[in-house]
Amino acid sequence: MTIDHRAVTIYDVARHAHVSVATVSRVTNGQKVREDLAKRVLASVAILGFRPNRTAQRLRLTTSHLWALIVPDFENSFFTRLARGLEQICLPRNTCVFVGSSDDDPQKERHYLDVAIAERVGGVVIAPASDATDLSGLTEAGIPVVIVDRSLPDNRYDTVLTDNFAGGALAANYLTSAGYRKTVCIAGSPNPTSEKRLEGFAATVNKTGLLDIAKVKYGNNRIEGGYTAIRQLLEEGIVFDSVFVTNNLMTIGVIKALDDWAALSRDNIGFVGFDLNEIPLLAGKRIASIDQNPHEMGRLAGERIIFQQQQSDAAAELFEFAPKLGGLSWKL
Amino acid sequence: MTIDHRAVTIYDVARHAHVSVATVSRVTNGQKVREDLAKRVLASVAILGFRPNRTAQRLRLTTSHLWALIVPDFENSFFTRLARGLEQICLPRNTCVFVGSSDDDPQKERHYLDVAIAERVGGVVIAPASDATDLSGLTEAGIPVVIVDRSLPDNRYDTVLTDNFAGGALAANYLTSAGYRKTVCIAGSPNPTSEKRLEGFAATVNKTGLLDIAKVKYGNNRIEGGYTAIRQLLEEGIVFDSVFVTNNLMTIGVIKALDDWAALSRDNIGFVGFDLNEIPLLAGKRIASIDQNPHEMGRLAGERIIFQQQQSDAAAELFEFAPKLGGLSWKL
DNA sequence: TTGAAAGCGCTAACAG
DNA sequence: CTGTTAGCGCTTTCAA
Repeated sequence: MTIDHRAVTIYDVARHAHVSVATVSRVTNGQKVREDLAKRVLASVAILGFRPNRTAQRLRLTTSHLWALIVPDFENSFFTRLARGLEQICLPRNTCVFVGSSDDDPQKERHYLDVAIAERVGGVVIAPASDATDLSGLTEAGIPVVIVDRSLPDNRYDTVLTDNFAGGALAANYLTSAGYRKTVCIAGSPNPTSEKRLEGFAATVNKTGLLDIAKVKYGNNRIEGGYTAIRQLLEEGIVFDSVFVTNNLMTIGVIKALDDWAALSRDNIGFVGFDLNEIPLLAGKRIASIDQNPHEMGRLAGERIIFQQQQSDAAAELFEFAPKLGGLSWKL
Repeated sequence: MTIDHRAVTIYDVARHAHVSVATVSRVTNGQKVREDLAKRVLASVAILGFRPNRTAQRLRLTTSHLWALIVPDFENSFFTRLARGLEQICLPRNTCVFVGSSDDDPQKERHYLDVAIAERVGGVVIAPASDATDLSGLTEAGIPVVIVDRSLPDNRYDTVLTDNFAGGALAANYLTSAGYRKTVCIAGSPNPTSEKRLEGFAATVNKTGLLDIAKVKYGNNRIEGGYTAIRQLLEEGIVFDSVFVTNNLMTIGVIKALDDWAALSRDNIGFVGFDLNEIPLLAGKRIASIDQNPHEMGRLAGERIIFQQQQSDAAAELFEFAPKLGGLSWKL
């Protein structure tokens, strides 16, 4: 048994309603059409179950209702939250977004970028995997781009960031005023965002002179990254009373590792990480969090895509949000 | 300044390589073409930076490299993990997937389904928001469908599930053998998956006769759902020594609520929920988890989409995974 | 083998 | 205001 799956087209509707395809197109696009004709068209649309084929629309038009979101890790709650913010912009506009997880792998990221270009998406929101991420192909194809979470060296694109330097400073001030004196830092595999956080932290530490940075270690921004990094420090016999971690998942790893390390009680260690408020049950413990607002960042990114669609020669702008200190409720 | 963003087309390549567009098409699609012509085409492709326009391809072909994943909550780690499994199938096939979060709202789900049809996607993987979810539009459009996580009343579609009844039974056995005697259940807003888990739990409880179900309460499958549900039970003065929750995020809410409820120590309560292994730092505490394998489920769903693409009249199959008891490591 | 040309479904000139 | 028609970029018969 073979079923003919050919979908209802604008021609079917035109024939059924005894009008031209142009009229059908006008009606479905909300343009002015004589009352009775519009009625007939609408009726036929309903009867036949016509849905405009977006593929055909996209081929014809310059704008697309499909966007791309490319992030380092779409299992990270920071990015899923950001996706929510983006959705808020997309939903009422009837657009959908395909999401790619680069896993901080430039090649995988390149793949998704190529797909985005091949799909002629209407816009790309991306948290670049590295400084070397090349977005020129998008620009050449006239595709709006917004960078989120991590900036790129040349500020040629709209960028939505948190003030990461300030975030690092916030973290240092927290540890200092909470009475900690010797800290270790776990940073993400080199990327501008992690660097800035580290810089802000170090600058503040230097200024007050009360806190000592025993060591800095790098990890892969995922749970295991934090786990192995702190594990190595412990095995090296480094002594510390607090930990500063530049990302959320690595903080989990750090805490796990300390729970596993019999020689030390986690209760005596101070933790400060980023975006832990998105991690259920973690916020509200003896852990401080430097919180961004990923939902708002996603929203803004979406708005900038729209803006660029309407004004393709707009100058790139940088939007920087202020981070907040949170998650301190438990017996300090 | 206005830039001409017209992308390189197959015609540009044809002209540049002094061949016909058909030849270019054949080369880029790996068909047999005379050696020297192929060389010329490939060179031109590289020089001009030609990338086939997928929109045009899709309009012409019947198959699409864009799929849809529609889930109740794309911030839930169970579904992001499932998305990973799906990605494993899509990546090597050069296909991408747009994801929609229905938020258990039939209308929002309908919207994403309509978008999927309008986009003429190559396949839809969906965890239905309710029994009333209508997938017939997809079938009519000849779009392969795979249902995951929750089944639909009529078994007309490929379905990838965990044996939820067995999962509930596992949970009951755990609580019983851990010595608990009076439990409350927090279930998801009525859906077949939650029901089955509850049924499995109740059936086992009845069989052994050792455990008593004090009350069943329903929540919205998110953190607040669990929080308010257990909160109400506490306020009603229900007494219990353990809690069975049919979903992961609600378990978080339950634990949070108990932490907030001064009159009770969380340490004396036994918890068993689903998929808590995906929740960082939760697994390994005095909490048991009935674990599914969302990654594998996503993979299988993807494979079934491919299968249906190749064999459109294949009979629907049901795939049921066995759940596992996990997360018991901490002082029982 | 290769090329010319039709056509996927839609929108937007253009003509009436 | 409505209809006719070209054409978006691609694949695929069909002829050469």
